[in-house]
Amino acid sequence: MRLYNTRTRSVEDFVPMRDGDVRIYVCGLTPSAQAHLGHARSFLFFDVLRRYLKHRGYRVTYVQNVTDVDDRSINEAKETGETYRDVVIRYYGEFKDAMRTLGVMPYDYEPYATEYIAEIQAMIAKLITAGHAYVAPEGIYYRVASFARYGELSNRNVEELESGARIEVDEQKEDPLDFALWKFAKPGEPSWLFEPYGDGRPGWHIECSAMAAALLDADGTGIDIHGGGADLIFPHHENEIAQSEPLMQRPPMANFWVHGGLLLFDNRKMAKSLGNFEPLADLVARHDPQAIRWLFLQTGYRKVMNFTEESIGAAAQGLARIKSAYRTLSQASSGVTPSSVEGLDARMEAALDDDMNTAAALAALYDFTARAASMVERPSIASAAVAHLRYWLEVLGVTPTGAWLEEPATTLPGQLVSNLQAALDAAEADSMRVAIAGLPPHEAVERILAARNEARRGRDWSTSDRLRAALQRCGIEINDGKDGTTWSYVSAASR
RNA sequence: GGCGACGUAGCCAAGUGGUAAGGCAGGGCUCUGCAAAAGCCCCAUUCGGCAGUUCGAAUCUGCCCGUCGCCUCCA
Repeated sequence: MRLYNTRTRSVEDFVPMRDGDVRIYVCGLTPSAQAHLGHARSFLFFDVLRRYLKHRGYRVTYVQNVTDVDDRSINEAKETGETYRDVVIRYYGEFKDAMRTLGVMPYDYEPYATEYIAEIQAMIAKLITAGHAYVAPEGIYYRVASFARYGELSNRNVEELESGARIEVDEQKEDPLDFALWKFAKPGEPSWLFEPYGDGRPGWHIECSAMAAALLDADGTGIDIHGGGADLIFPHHENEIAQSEPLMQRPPMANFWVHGGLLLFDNRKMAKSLGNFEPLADLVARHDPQAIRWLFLQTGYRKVMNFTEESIGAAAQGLARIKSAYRTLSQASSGVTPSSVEGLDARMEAALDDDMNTAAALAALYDFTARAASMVERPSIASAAVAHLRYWLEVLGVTPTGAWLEEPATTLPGQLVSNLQAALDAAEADSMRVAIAGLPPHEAVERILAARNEARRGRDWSTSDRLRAALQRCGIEINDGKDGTTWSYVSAASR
């Protein structure tokens, strides 16, 4: 397959360094605030990448870290009166719940920075010895001038960076570009012993260098893929390279640097500092998680994408078509599974081999399901079709569930009966209001439908339509079919 | 100021030299008491603008316009 490599700024053939094994390190969350959809987009992409690499037959080892001690979580804790650890546990717990709901596979390793203090310190000591770091009054800093290739990943040159007005001048640093590897303890802040330099905590960046090496690159010859959001290219990944590569046997730190495009909201980057986002947990609760995934699959992973509420509705509609075809094919299936279905596998692989072109992959699925109706005639073909469809949906992480085989949602809210009574009031059907009082929601719906069908049999269309309107006001969509009337509940969120 | 991405139908979006995928919305049809759902069909002579290269350009080059990102914390 081919994959875009930020390091070379080109699409290259992806070949694992070790035969059959792919090692991936993705920079995870710094849980200092609620996660948002932008985080989800990034991690959802890497989830699909993992799944596809597995389809391709590789054994994938996936590491996604948690930067659990950092200025941000410490500051948040000061504001809320918690410990930084409380803050991390709370926000990271919410994040993991959302990831699970979105169908992200468990990570092989999920290292916390504070569990790797020893490795971090060992790395800092080596950097000092090698002349890449120095001790200053408030901390230990990385000497950017000591690393000639600084700026290569992000295509920046040091002079331009230094002339930039945005760099804070700090007297204790040799150079404004130098960054903290270790921050000496201040009162009230978490700290760890570090002889002989002084107690303190790690700076941002060093934890990833240390953990990536500890978990995936013990011999210092590099890993296959290092990833994250595009906003991490500079300075985070640039700094990781500067920290890691001077100590390695054989750079580069990562063969492929892979970055996901950022998510915009209102055409501005989704970020806590801009205040323009809805917490991920809320969005996941309000929408079908599979529709959220589908939405991201529609757009190239490297492209900047603008999120709108409408776009997720459109994605849900599209996914509903796939679900419908899946249901149709499943019902027609003979139970035996022939080996292949023309074209689908080849088209999916061609799309995903091409730098994970998920949008083209979805087009292949739509074209394929458009032929479902004609495949229904042949049960064995339908069996193969549904098996292959299911397989590819799983590769994309949109795994068909039992619910796909049922008519749309039948879980009813508890207050439905009183809603119905209010709606019926508007329909001037007093007797019915009394009749459904105290009934469980399902039975209440059935009771009203029975009355409606009686009216229909008597060709009393106005009563029939009034009852239908009352049901619709409460989210009950009905469908008069040849074999009687079916109904489903459409939740307020998706209506 | 430096670096970079993007601009394709009403909306989203694939496509980076060979004559515009796909989705949503919209329209038509089938079904239906009417609807809804579902299925089928239709829906860009044209790719921000202007020049240029080429037998041929959405795709390459130049200039211009617009939007966004990174350069500070950021997925």
